Amino acid sequence: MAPPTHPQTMKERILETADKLFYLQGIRAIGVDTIAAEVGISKRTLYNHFPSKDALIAAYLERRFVHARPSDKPPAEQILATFDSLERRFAAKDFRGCPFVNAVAELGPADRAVKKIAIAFKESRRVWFRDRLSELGVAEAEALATQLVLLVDGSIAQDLVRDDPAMARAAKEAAKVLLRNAGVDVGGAAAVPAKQDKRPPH
Amino acid sequence: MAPPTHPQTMKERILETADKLFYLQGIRAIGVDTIAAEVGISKRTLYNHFPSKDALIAAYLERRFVHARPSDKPPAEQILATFDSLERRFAAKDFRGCPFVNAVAELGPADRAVKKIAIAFKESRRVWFRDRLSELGVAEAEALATQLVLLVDGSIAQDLVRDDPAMARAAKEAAKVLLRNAGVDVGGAAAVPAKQDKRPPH
DNA sequence: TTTTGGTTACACAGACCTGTGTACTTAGGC
DNA sequence: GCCTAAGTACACAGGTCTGTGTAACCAAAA
Repeated sequence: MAPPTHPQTMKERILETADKLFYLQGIRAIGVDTIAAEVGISKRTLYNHFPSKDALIAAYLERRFVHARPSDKPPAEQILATFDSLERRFAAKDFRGCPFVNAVAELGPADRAVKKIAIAFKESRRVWFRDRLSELGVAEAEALATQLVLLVDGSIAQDLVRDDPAMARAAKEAAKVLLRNAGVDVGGAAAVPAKQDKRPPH
Repeated sequence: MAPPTHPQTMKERILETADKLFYLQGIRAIGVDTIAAEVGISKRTLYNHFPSKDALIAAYLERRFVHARPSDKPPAEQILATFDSLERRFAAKDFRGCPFVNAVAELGPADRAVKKIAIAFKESRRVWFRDRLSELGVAEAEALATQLVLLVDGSIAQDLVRDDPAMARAAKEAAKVLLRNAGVDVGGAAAVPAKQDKRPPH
């Protein structure tokens, strides 16, 4: 039973293949037969591990929902590094947008399960930004976190249609301006000198 | 021959229905039978006006590609008004993201025709921003236009999954900061007073 | 050796899809 | 009244999809 040729579990092998095909070609474009064939198993086996294609789709999205690892770098650096990593992913030829946004776009508004996990993912990223900003002592961390998230998703959408990694750099530059405006030192030019953010004792 | 009950041409009636169904429920989710039934015509008639579903999809996207009307309002106002109109569209219950991004996400990277028109649309919007910024005398109009486009697409993507019109307001606030940073007067707080932008004679 | 659990091969039901073929109707232009 | 153009009704070919049913197989455990 222990598969000598494959160290991973069967479920994981299926998911790995489903991930590749769903993400690169689209959920609706890929049938379960295609996935089973690519894994090298029978369709029956696939259905023994996942009760339906919907369940497989859900598992695919859950698996894509990887939480950010904690880092000991300065928060401002972490925030900006997000955009660098984005640019690297854009440059890779196997990047095809945000799997959650794509799933919602493909499956339509009726699919509540998919929408739910997509919302959870987007919110988790916004919260991550917010927490880094709070560490930096930014007053309006909530609002700024939302704005940063817009830049991330905007560059992803733009790269999806234009295949232009420069979108990530543009987003980073915009993020720097927003951070500077909130009083965060992001290197390069000096930070905006308060005016209303560093709040003089009133 | 002149249809007394319908002032529009048959082609336009088909396109109108296709637009509604494709946009709200997805291109892959809607079959030509559904469209014909909704228009109240036979499938044969539909195929007499469009040679294939692909042609209908192309026509649908072309029809969505509406160019911005010229306006005599100040450019800065025009730019910010973009985000107000976005917020209004988010609030409407029949908003479901950007049809071009959705089409690329749904149809996959292989569909060159769809991707081509999506790219053209995105570029046309970037150019529109750039031209307004040039009118304002902004030096780095190209770069700033790209950043504004990121905010637009980011808020659209976010609203698609979260159904939150506040995303448009967040984008507008971020846009104001970026514009102010570029020396554009957008009302409210004073523009960033130089320090590194108005470059003191060095 | 026998049992057992996961797997395979393969057929198939039932649904839906795109696109075509065909014969019939309808209504205006001449 | 007749012709033509457009539309209708409807069947159907040929494909894809999800999901199930069934019998055989194989390897390890008992």
